[in-house]
Amino acid sequence: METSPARGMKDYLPIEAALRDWMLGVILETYTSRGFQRIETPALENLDRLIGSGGGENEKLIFKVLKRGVKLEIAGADENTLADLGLRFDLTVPLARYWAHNQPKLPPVFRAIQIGPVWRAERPQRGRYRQFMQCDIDIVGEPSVLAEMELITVSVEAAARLGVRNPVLRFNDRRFLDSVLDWAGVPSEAGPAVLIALDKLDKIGPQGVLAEVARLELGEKASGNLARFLEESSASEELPMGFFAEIGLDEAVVADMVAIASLSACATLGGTKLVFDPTVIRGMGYYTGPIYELGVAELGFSIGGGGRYDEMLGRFGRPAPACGFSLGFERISLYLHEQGAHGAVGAPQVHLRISSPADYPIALAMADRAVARGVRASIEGTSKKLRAVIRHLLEEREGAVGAPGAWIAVVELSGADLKIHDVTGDCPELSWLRD
RNA sequence: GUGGCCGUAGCUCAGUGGUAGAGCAGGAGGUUGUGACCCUCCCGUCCCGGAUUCGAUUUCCGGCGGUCACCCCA
Repeated sequence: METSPARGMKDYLPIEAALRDWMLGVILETYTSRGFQRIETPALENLDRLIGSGGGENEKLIFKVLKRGVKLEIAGADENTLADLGLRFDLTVPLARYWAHNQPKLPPVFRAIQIGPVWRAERPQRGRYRQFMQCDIDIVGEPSVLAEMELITVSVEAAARLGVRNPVLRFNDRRFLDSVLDWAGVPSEAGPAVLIALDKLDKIGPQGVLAEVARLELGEKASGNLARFLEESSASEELPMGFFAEIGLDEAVVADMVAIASLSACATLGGTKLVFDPTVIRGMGYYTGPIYELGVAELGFSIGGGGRYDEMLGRFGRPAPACGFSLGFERISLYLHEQGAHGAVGAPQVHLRISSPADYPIALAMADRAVARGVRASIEGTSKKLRAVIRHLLEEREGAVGAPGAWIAVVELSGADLKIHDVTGDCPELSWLRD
């Protein structure tokens, strides 16, 4: 019997789940301390809400759920009549529906936290799964760039508190990209293809991008202008104000970019670099303004990203400006794991071993006293070798996050006799176990 | 979804057309200085299915899973 999880999905060992719980706690604490409020939405949405939501390529990757109840008529039916629900592929579309449904009960400017699994039927790879957790924060009702500034600073703070070192936040603006395409003379129907080519700049280089653009046969003028744009397209901490002026970029867009760039002076950003990167595109079709991605040098993919999607909420009947930032939980967990964080939260620990059920009550009393002191306590029989138990305890402590290096003691208890094994070599006096 | 590589013990990996090995880990026991050392024994449908073959873990095909590159993205 095959026992591995379904393709692209994962089981988590206790030690892995503990790391995830710790991460979740840090993220929630960071977000709530900045005034964001947690909400929950269902994993399933009506299919017609997922399709046509502006999810771009992701709409092709929806896991569809068959109709249930009365017998399904399979023969001759297509998938659209057989399925009416789908697993969400992100948390933004559900949030838009949520806002439309609950807006009267929500604050005028709503700061939402949404943490949960999403599903995409992609071909799995490292750092890329078919079920993965996203940690979204969104601000609904704030039209100005203040919302982006808040999302970016808070998300970067969360990443820093998780132990992500030297991240880089690359930002761009959909309105700038539209403006570039317009200035270059790219017909609107060729826009998406040009953007896709542009997105590959870091992989295939300027020549590669130009080769792809040439294939689109946009004509001499547009190609030439795009080549000119590529010269200006190096990611940089300085905004190319001259180029902005040259293409006649709207002053309001320039002002927003200046505001975002100014965040590099903020304390909570710590060592995070903020760079303007004209090649940040992002696939979601629903973005309308600033867009951004958070990355680290060690990984070949981003650990977070987001943008403004002012038009999407209107699709659900209640128009409102909105933008969001999503942290990639699995990718950050992968990063932390590769940085050596293999373990659980390491609070001090007493492991009590008893050889007879008669000793359970007294062991329980000791465990209670330990717990009252903030010490984890577990009670177990002696069916396993002491050696194996100790080895496993030390293994779990290895690379622990939260309270790394906390002491561990194994206490063998038999009637009135206590034998204390100082597993970590630094455990304190445990006389309080008896009183 | 397309293409490449890969899939042998819990882990890291050898190996072979005649049903399999090492190191570490685990289990049972012995010794003991009982969290050390040493000793004995145990632990594998060689991913699944089909084909070729007297015979396949080893070749071929298909599937499943992983990984890398596309694509896209958290």
